[in-house]
This record gives sequence, structure tokens and C-alpha cells, in this order.
Amino acid sequence: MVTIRDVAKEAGVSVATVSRVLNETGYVHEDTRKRVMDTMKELNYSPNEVARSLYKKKSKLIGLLLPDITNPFFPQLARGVEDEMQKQGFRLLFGNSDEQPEKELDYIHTFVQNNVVGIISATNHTSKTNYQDLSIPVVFLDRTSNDYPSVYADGKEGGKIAAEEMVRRGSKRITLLKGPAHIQPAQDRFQGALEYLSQSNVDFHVIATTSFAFEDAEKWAKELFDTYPDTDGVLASNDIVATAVLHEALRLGRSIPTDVQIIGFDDIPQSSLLFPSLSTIRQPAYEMGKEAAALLIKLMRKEPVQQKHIQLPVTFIKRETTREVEIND
Amino acid sequence: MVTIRDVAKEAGVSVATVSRVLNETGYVHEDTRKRVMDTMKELNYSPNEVARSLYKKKSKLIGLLLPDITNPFFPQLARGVEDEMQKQGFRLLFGNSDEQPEKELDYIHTFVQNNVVGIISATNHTSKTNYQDLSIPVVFLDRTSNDYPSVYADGKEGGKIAAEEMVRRGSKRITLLKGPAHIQPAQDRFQGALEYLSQSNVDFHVIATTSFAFEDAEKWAKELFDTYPDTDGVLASNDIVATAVLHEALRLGRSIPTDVQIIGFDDIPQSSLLFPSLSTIRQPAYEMGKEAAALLIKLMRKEPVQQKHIQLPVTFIKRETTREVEIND
DNA sequence: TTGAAAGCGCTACCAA
DNA sequence: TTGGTAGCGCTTTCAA
Repeated sequence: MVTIRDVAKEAGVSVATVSRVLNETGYVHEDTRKRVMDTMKELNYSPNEVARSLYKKKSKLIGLLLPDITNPFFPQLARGVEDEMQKQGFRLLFGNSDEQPEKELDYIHTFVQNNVVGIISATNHTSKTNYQDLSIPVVFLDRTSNDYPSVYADGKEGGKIAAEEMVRRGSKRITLLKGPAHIQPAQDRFQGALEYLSQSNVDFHVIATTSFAFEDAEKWAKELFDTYPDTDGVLASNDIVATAVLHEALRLGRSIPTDVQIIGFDDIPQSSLLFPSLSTIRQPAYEMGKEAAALLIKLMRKEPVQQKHIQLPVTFIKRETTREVEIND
Repeated sequence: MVTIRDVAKEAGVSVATVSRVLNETGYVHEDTRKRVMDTMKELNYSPNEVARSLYKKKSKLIGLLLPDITNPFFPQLARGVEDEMQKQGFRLLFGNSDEQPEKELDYIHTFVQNNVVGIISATNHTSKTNYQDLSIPVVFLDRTSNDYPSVYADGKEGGKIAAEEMVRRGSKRITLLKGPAHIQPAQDRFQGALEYLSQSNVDFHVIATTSFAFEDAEKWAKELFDTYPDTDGVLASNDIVATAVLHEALRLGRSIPTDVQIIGFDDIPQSSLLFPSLSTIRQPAYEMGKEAAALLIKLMRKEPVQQKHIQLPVTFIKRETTREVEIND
């Protein structure tokens, strides 16, 4: 390993001078600068980030905490974060929490131990206790917060739009799948849909669910058509659940969207590949990741930010699990 | 931030002693050990990993380099790696290379600058030049290598099995989608299929493809049925491409699997959710990730490893894009 | 059984 | 314009 001393010796200068050309701070004569640069190249030197981090008490690392990267919604988020961070010279320390407070705590802890300069967290389970003692900026992603900067999609509006489209497209007996109670975005979209349906003149039922796993979703789907066989419209808490409902409906011989309409949430990549392809409310996951990264960077640089809570719009993606309507479609 | 000095002062001992109880090295009297432990708890002390890393020239970080986490095959891999690493106390520095040599080089570089103790790389594009100067162990994942330890699925066998099943299930005019030339696993499965088909008595064609992106795959799919309209069996280079072929076949009114059989590769999560669900060759992605992590850990600990090249078996997953056969099915 | 002190590679201060 | 040096928080000799 070649250190700053080696470069200094080889170039016939002090380590201080090498440090100066390295960081472009202070005065360095052009000639010596060139000489130092040359020897750095010659020796293939590159600074030890750990030593830098120790002295400056800050690294170029940021911590990214997700619930579970194998949930198809999160890779896009992660990629958005990474692309923005990479562009700005930051690297990612990455962990999955599985929405388990201990794991979350543990990762936050090791992030701090490694001098990360900022954290992006997309977890939902825990209260703010994990984060309040931190001296570094934190941005919550896919989750709102009064206490911390956050980037999220307008879940409530999304729920409303979904309900609206479903009613507009003629469903009369709607079943609403309420997502896990501890997942805030799921509750937002549920509330949005609920409010709309409450003041509309259609029948509706609510089924409470507790996870987003496909295997669980298959059970809710069965329960749904068991309990409410005359359902002609399903508002699912996300695309995974919607997919399970679609499967079950098909299995039962229902015609989609003629007998039953289905609207999902998220617009994960596979939703357009289903048959019939899934109508859904799209969250701009990649953009959310990018926005969160950009916000965190501003915060870390102590640049003024007027908007600490960035809400991104959701859009209805009309595909084949909803019917056509004559006007405005 | 509370440091080892603070603990030492508060406990009335030297930093050396605190370090000893921290690392459980050397002699420490039970009483003082207890006292130190108590003050550590009291002050809520936890060691600065950066300082440790600087002194010991090794961290608890490992670098994970993937082509692209938004490709549905990789989240499972990543999760396997993470779960095993997390269990052993290692954390992940994570990056996507997009199969671009510069990005790959850049990430490897910053991994090293941050004192990672090992690297897992699932990239395919570049030669070994990036890795040969490293003093830390490297494990290649989803890729074979003569020079480095590696964990991969038996792609060639997978290709063979796919071809075999397709012929066994009655396809006579098979089209083989050859994956990107620079993606080694794609070439392995292609070779396996090619060898089998060559010595079987069915007609077959080969179409060269250059990416795994769905949008590109849609073009190959169109080209396929344009150029070889009498194709009655498609061996796709992976499930994404298979999905595009499935869509196109359906769009053209072909009956699946009666008119055309399709077999994919990977068994990404969405493959079972398609309609009809996709028959495919399954790679055990999660296990591959775990194996790679376990192997890397052994290597880092300089434990003896008899198997530096771990090949995991692939399996044919019979679903709805292949026909039934009478015997042995 | 304990403590003093050197040193990991770097930055930044102060002096020259 | 440059160099000497203290010190970031920790581990590990070496001596007591």
C-alpha cells in the first residue's frame, strides 16, 4: 500500500504539501504541484479514505436502509438513490431491516460506527427513537414524518384516484384490501380510498391484511371471494396483493375486467407483464430514490432547503384489469 | 461522541485496559473488567470502527458489486449475500456496475479505499485486470473463473435440460435465443442447449440477442415470429426474454403451450405469476448468494477451502408454457 | 495485571 | 510557498 509519505519522499516534499495538492487547499507552487501529481500517478497512489474519515470525522459513505430488497418495489428506489449518490461521489452502506426494530437499530448503529454522513431509511416499523440522537441528516423515503425530512408519494390521493376510477368504471360492490397496519403508506392509500368510497353511493367491504407477501396475499384473495362472492371491484393494497387477487379471480372463472375490476398500487415492473396486465396507481419509485438522495445531499451540505417534505404525484395507469368508459378515457 | 479515553477516564483505568476488555485480549482483572463494562454501558460507548479499521488495516466491510439490482434476478442474490454476511457481523458496501468497466473499476477502487476485507462481484463484462492486484479475497458470483473462487449455477446443464424437456415435450422446430455475448452464464446455457439440439433430430434456429432488457426482448420476439413463423418451441436466454416471447406469441394468437412451448431461465419471482405461468430452469439465486458469502468468509479467515468453485444445480420448473407428456412427468 | 506510548494515514495548524 | 507536527480513536507492543 502506497501512502502519502511514500509520495512525499519520492517527490522530495513534505506530506503537508502532498496533502495540499491532494485537497487543492492552500498555496502550492505550480511546479511542485505538477511534480507531486506526477509521482502520485507514478506510484499509483490513492488516498486512504479510512484515515481521512478518522481525522475529519466524516466519510463519503451514506447508509441506505430498506425493508427488503426482494420486494419488487424497492430495487427501483435503491437504484434512484444509488445513481444520484454515485454521481456526487458518495457510496452506499446497505442493509435490509425486514421491518424488524432490532435489525434496523443494528444497522443504524453500524452506519454511525462507520462515520456515514447521512442516512436514507425506507422502513416503517419503528418510531423515531432510533434516529433522534443522530448528529447526521436523515431522510425518510416512502414514508412521511413530521420530525424528519421525507420523500414520499401521495398515497392518500392515490387511494382516492383508485377508488374514483373503480367507481367511474362501473364497479358497484367494491372490496378494499387494507394493507398492514404498521406500514404507513399502505394506510394512507387505504384512507384515501375509504374517504372516497364513503361518500360515494356504492357498497364496499374492508378486509384487513397484515403483510405484502404473495403467499399471504393468496389467502386474503381466497377469503375475499369466499366472504364477498359478489364483489365486482377490488382495490388492492399493492401490486403483489393485486396479482394474487387476479390469480384467484381467474381461477374461479371470473372474467377480468368484465366481472371483476382490479386496481393495484405501486406499478412494479412485473405489473405490465401480467395477463391481463394490471391497472394500478403508479408511484415513481426511481424518482423518489433520486429525490431522497438529492435532498440528503443538500442537507449534508447545509444548503438551504425550502422543502423538507417532498411529495411526488401518483398516476393512474390504465391497463387491462379495468374497463373502458365512454367519456374522458 | 464518546471515545475510549472517556471510558478510561470515567472508569479510572488506561485506554489500554479498556481496549483489552473491548477485545477480550490479554489479562484483565475480573473486577476492573466489570467496572469497565459498566462504564461503557453507562456512557453508551461503542467503538469507532473507522479508527479500528485504520489501525488494523481491515474493516468489517465487504464490497458487493452487481450489474443492476433492478434486474429481478439480483435482489435474491443480494439478499443471500446480505443475510449470511449480516449473521457474521459484516456489512455491505454496495454498487451497480451496469456492466460498464469504468463503473466497475471505480467501485472496486472505492471498496479498496474503504478497507473492505473482501469483494463479491457478479459482473461479467470485464477481464480479471480489475481484480488481480487486490490483496483481499474476491469471489465471483453468477460467473465462473479459473483464476478466482466462484459460485455459479450449472448453466450448461440448464441449457441442456431446457432443450431436452422441449424436445421431449414434442417441439420440432425450435428457436434458440442466444443471450448477450459478453454475459458468460448466458453463453453457457446457450452452449448446453446447442449441444443437445445438435445431436437431436429436430430443426432449430438461433437468434443472437444483445441484452436482457424487456424492451429489447420485445424486438427479438417480433423478429423471431417474423423470421421463423413455424417455430413451435422457444428456448429463451432468461425469464425476461421468455416473458416478451410469451407476450408476442399471445398477441399473434398462438396458443400456449399447444402451438408454441416456451422455456425461460432463472425462475425470477414473477415467472410463476404470469399467465400462463412460465416453465423455466431455476437457478437457486438466494442460495448462490449465501454460498458466495460463506465462501468469501472462509477465504477471509484463511480457513482451508477444498472447493473454490461451487457449482449449484439447476432444476426444470414445469409450469404452463410447456406441454404434458405421458410418461415420467 | 496494568499503563505509557508509538503509530495506523491523513489533515490542518503554526512557523519559517 | 513550504515543512514540522499534533492529533483523529484505536490497538499493540514493551516495561513496570
